[in-house]
Amino acid sequence: MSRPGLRERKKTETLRRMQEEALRLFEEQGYDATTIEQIAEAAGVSPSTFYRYFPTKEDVVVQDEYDPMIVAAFRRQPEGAAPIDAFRSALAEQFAQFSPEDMARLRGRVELVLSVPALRARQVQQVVATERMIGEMVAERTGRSPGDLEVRNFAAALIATWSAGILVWVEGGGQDDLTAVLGRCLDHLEAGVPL
Amino acid sequence: MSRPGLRERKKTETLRRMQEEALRLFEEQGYDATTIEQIAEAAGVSPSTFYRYFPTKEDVVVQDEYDPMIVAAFRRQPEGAAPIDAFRSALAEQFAQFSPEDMARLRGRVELVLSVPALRARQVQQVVATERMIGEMVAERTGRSPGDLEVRNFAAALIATWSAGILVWVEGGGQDDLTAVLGRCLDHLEAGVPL
DNA sequence: TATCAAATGATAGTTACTATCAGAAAGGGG
DNA sequence: CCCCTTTCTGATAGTAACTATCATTTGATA
Repeated sequence: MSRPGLRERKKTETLRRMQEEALRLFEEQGYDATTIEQIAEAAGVSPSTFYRYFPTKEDVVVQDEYDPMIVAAFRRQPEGAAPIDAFRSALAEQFAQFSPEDMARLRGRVELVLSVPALRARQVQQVVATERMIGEMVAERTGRSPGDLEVRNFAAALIATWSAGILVWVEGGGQDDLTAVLGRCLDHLEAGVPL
Repeated sequence: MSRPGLRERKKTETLRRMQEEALRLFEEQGYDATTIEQIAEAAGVSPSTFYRYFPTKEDVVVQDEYDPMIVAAFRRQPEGAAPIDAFRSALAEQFAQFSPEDMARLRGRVELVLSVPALRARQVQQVVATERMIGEMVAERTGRSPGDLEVRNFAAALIATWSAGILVWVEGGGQDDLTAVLGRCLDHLEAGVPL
C-alpha cells in the first residue's frame, strides 16, 4: 500500500533533474560540446551515477513514451477494421488528447534529434522496434505470418508515412494540424502514392 | 590521357586492403571486439592512415556504391514514365547486371549491418541521403516542390518498400530472385498496401 | 637529380563508456 | 534506538574511438 518511499522518490527526482539539465546544456552549448561530466556536475551527481541511469549519452534525449502509446491505441481498434483505418483512428485518438504544450515539446525534441546525427541514429532503433510491433499486431489481426512480405511491406510503408508526416509538420514550424497532415499522408499511401 | 599513376593505384589498393582485412576480422572476432589498431596492423598501415581513409569505424562497412548507381539508373528513365514505374525499371536494370558473387557480397554486408547496431545506425544516414535524392529527382520530374508533402511521402514509402524487400530477401537466405521480390513490393505499394 | 606536393607515421590528448570496490544511506526487525 | 541487510552512490583505473599536430617519407615533375 505504502506510497513510493523516499528512496524511489529520490531516484525519479534525480532522473528528472539529469534530463532537465542535460537538455538545457545541449541547447546552450550544443550536444557534442556537452560532456557527461558537465551534466553530472549540473545535476549534482557523479558521472558513475549518470551511467547507472542512462546507458548512453543519447538516451537522455531519446526515450520515447509516444510510440508505445500509439501502438496501444492501435491495439484498441475494432478487430474488423482495415489495418490502415485502425492506424488512422489510433493516431487521431492519441493526438486529440495532446495539449499545445505537449505538441511544442514533441516538436522541440524532434528538432533536437534531427540536428544531431548520433541522436537520429539512436531514434531509428526506436522506430524499428515500433515497426516490428506493428507488423506483429497486423499479422495477428489478418491471420498472416509476421514474416509475410506484404505484412512487412505494410508496416514499413506505414512507419515511413508516419515519419514523413511528422518531418514535414516540424519543418512547417508545427503550425499545421498534425492529425490532418498525417491523415493526408495515409490517404496518399492508401491510393498507392500516386504523383 | 595517362592512366592512374602509381600514387593513386597505391591508394585504392590500400583502401581495398583495409576493407578486406576489416571485414575478415569482423567476421572472425566480431565487430566490437575488433579494434582500429588491429585493422591497421593487418592492412600494414598506421591507425592514423586508417582515419584518413575512413572517418569512422563504421564507414569501412557502410559506404554504399549501390545506392548512387540505382539513383543514376532512375535518372536515366524516360521523362514521361510514372515515378514508381521508373523506379521499378531502374532496379531491374541495375540488378540484372549483378553477378552471383555481387549478390552474395550484398547479402553478407546486409547481414553484418543488421547484426551490429552501430552499423545499422550508420546505414540509416545513407538511406536518408538516398531518400532525399529520390525526392529531389521526383520533384523535378513532376514539377512539384521537393518539400511537397506527397513528394516526401512518395520518397519515404519507396525507400521503405525497397528496404523491406531487401530485408525479407536476406532473411530468406538470398535464395529468391531479388528483382522479383522488389517487384512484388512495388506492386503492393502501388495498390495502397492492402491487407 | 633536385624540388615540390602528397601521403604516411608517431605522439599526445579528449571523451564516451566499462569494471570494480569501498562507503553512505534507506528500509525493516528487534 | 540500534543492528543488519539491501540498495544506491562515488572514486579509481582502464579501454578504445576519435582529433590535432608535426616530422618523415615517398611519388610526381621539371
